[in-house]
Amino acid sequence: MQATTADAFNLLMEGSLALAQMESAGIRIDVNYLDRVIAETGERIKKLQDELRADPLYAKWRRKFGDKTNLGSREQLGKMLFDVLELPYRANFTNTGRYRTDDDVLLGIDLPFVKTYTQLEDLKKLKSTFLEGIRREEVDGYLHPVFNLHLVETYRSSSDSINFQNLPIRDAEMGKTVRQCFIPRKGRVLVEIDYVGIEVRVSACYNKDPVLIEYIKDPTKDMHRDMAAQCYKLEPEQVSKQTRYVAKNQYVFPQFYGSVYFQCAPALWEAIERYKLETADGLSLRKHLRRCGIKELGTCDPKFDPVPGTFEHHVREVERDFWGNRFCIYAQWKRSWYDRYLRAGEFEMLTGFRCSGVYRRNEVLNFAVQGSAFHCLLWSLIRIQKELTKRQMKTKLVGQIHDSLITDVPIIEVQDYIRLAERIMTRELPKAWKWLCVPLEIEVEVSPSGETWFDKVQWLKQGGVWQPKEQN
DNA sequence: GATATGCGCCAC
DNA sequence: AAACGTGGCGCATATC
Repeated sequence: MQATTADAFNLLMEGSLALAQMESAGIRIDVNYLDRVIAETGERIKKLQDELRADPLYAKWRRKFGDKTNLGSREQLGKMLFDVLELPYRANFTNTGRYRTDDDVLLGIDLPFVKTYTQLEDLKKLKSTFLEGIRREEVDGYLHPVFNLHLVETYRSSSDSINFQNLPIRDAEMGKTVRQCFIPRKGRVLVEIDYVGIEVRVSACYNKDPVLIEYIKDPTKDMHRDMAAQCYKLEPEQVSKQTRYVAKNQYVFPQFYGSVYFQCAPALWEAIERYKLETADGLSLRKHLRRCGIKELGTCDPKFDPVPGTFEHHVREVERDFWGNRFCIYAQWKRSWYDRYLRAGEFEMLTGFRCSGVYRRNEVLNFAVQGSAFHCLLWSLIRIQKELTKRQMKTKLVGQIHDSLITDVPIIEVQDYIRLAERIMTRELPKAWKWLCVPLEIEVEVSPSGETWFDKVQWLKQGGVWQPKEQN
């Protein structure tokens, strides 16, 4: 056991007990639906496999691999596409020298066979990992996923049997299919409460960057919108929801995690086509950038200096402004935090956890933020659990996903529960942890009575009462 | 046949 | 000098 503070130790001890209660309670599963959707997905998989076997490429595949033919082998797929068909291959190779056959590579291939292949792979993942995983672990209509506090280097949590923390949500179809398995107990609803932007907020507590703090505090300001505008040379008002999403996930968060311009630039560039990003007037951002004098991506090879007029060169300018000007105090913190680690050989989180040993630069910069952000959720979870017991409420904690808490709440307790959680999460925690120098916010989602986790809708507090947002 | 590793992909 | 942080899981393949 690593030396650490008593506060940190106690958080893990109490956290273990609270999580054990959560595991014991479990989350209710709609087993009839689950069995039905497993069968349906199996049928769809069979159909797609038949389609592939009817394709001329499959005959060639058989000729090359004979009895060893396996549609599930991506190694074989790579050889068929790039050796047999001799399609152009631009990506790098895997560590074992094989053709890479991930989504990025396959999306660039315009063959019906490949389209069907990726659909098939998606369905297989859906069925085997998620649906059959849930079916395997379900006991008497309930699932009891395990939540660990002793496995993650950053003192975050992890989950297994099944992993409750990576259930699909971004892919709308997959998210719907899986999340419809999860239902509240009779006479109850599922309530999910998230901390909004907790990692960015905790990061600000470490680096104290005034610009970052202003973005957090001022609801009219929007960091992701501003960065989208800068990356794609738009006015902030011209930034679509989709373009903002891309800037957030391909620029801002990667930069915060320690990425650099020559990695961000290709991602931002490819995203234009993939997400069909446009100006407010419906002009492709590729064409828009061309009008601004940016015609090509550039090599994005750190061995060569970016050529002026390339997108790569532009993104380097954006990056220089990002760290040298916009978030210069954050950048200063990164330097001093890392220097201190190099001298001391260890660093300590604001929550008292000490990390001692050999770490890479990005690990030193990210672990503390990531860990402490989760500890905000864990502290709240413990307090909520205690308060529910004390008040003899019937609400049960059933799951936790790093910055969110899922509960199974009797309809009569909904208002009480949300008020209680809001008080603990946004008011009591900052009182207990003085280092929290920015406000904390939550987002509340509730599944309508009799419906599933998928059906959750956002709730807002209006006139002191929590209710669905739609009623605005 | 059991176990280890690589790849790919799901989440935050 | 380094270069996107943390996990779990299924399948294919490699190894003993």
